[in-house]
Amino acid sequence: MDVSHLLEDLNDAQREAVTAEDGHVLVLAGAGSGKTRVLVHRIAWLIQVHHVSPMGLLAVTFTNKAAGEMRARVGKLLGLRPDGLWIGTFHGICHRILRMHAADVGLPETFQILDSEDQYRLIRRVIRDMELDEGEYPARQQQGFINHHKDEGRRPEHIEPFDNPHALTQVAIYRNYQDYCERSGLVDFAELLLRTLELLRDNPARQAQYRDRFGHILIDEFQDTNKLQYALVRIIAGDRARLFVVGDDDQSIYGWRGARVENVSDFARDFDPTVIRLEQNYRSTATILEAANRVIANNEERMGKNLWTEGEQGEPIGIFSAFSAEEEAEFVVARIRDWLEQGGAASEAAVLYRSNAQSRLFEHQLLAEGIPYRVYGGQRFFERAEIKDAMGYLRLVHNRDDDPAFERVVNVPARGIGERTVAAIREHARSAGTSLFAAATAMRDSGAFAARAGNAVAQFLEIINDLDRRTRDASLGELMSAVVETADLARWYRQREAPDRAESREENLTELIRAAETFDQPLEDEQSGLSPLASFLAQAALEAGEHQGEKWQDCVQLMTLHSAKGLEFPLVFLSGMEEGLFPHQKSTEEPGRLSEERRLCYVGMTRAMQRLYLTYAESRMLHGQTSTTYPSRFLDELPEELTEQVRPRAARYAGTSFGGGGMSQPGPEHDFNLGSTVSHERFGIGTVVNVEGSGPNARVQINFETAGQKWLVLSYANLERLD
DNA sequence: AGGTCCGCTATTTTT
DNA sequence: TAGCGGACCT
Repeated sequence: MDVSHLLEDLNDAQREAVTAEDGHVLVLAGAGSGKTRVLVHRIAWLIQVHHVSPMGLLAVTFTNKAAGEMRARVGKLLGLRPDGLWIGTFHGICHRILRMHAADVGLPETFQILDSEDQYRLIRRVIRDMELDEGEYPARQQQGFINHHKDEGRRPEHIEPFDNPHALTQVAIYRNYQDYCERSGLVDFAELLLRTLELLRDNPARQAQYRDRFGHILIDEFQDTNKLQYALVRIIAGDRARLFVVGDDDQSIYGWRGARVENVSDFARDFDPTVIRLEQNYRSTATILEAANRVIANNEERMGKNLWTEGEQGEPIGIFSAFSAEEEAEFVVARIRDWLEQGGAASEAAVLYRSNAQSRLFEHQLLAEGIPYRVYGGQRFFERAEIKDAMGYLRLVHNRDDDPAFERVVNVPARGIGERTVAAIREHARSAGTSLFAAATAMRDSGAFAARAGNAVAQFLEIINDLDRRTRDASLGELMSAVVETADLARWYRQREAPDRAESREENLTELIRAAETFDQPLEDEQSGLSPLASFLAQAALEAGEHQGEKWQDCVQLMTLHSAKGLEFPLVFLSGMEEGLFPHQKSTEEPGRLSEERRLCYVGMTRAMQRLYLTYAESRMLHGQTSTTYPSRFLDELPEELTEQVRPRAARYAGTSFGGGGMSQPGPEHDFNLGSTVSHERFGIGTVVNVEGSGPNARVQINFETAGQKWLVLSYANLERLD
């Protein structure tokens, strides 16, 4: 078989990684060095050259998106869908294992995955049931406590006994929460991994089964793995599997949520792998890479890596100092406008920032200029309140014992089941040792409710039972549609929320029905005997999904530095380069956290392909208060010869101290009026529909015959008047 | 039971 | 400045 296509486009280091014989491999893959490529080709190489069965391969990624991409690329390279190949996130893979061996780990077949919100609510419930002071034990904090310990593989009994009563109570909350989950068949995200770890550790048959199966384990983004994930890798691998680990210690930016960069060096120590560095970069100009290298060089304890390129030097990195955050946004948007006028696409431009709150000013400015944009992050589809409400009904239809679902929807829409009534149901459930639904049913049957509450509860129970009865043989789409209609959520939102808000919720519910109708059950789920409904519920929890509207329009991309990881854009702005904001105040005290901020800066810079700007403001409103800010220390770490002050400080002071030069004088009036017909080199012929400003800032909006409506700055656009 | 108002807090996010 | 949660009022 001809396998040259697996190697021909690879550089030496990439090829070495793809073809490595024997032993383990650690690929230190710099930004833009083609690591996904290496992983994909490695998988194809193993299958086609070493004739490894796809069944014997396990590939682990960090996000579902990455998993999907890798699956698609492997399929494309092999020219077929590799059946039996496991590609997924740690959570997805563990979920699959637990579904197959639910009985082995003491879980019911119908176990339900708790997403973070479900978990939060349940923990709050537990704290209230324990009659603790919620000020002293905030549910958020307890959630952090529990997840932190689980991520380190610790059960309540593994936590060192403290003489500190506060810590003891925290452990008690953890234990009670866990007991609740056990009784109700609920599994949170960390539990998926921990439970799987325990299964493979304590059950010799299962351990042997998976160790025999997976001869090769490939892991992406290893610098983002936590302690539990590393332990899991070691358990599955045993001493037979060959590990192929890809990571970049310089791009570790999730330490704050338990990721251990040290896993990379630990792996090098524990498994003695062949270490291969991918340092040739195919993304950025030499200028950008040199600057990024210089910044990251200020970190200690690196494994060491220097990105280089065969490409051109490129333009200097623009540094802009704005008076205010507003002016910063104006500058950025003006540069984006230039980009567009020079023929660039909006989607090629990305504005990156440290915290989400910063997006507002950019949005405002882009909106004012009529440039389309898209803000990343924010609420994901399956996390929206209306979706979770509808899914709550669905979950109860699937499994009456799903208490979090019961709590969520028992009085949504309001049907007169108040806190007192629910408390009575909880109490009954606790003493009888049943679920809330069962307790409510028993109380209805024994007439334990007052008349009004009783009717309301009976009505609710009937809605669920009736939905189940009516839809036994229905498709998932029909069931979903019946749920949305019967629960009548749309009316509820319309009645108590702003019309546009309600409308958007309604649209989302319609979208949810469509998602159910078009749901394509994964083959493996079907094989492990899951119903489509169970699959759908699991997927909703496991992949909350982008599902955001206006998918692939040509939009300027606004996102945090964190969400930019893995992406690339020709034109990039790193905004808010200010002490206290970036590096963030909370990260400046400890050196370890500062290093992570610096890595974040490195990640941000290396997103840029052609043009990079770093901008900051000298004053900014934060938490409703305007304060003076100072340039980020990271700016000082850039080599001066690679940067260019876009508007040097001196010029600004000159402008004011000399009483303003000609700059602020109104320029000569232009002769473009509303209705003028004009011609543009690239956009063709159009009509002026709007005129704004004067002098060098004058802008006109033109309705082009073919290119649509655009705002153009006259001093750049080079318009010709035709009439 | 349910709606309104006030006060507190305030990175980063995937599963 | 804005969003969320709890206390308070109807």
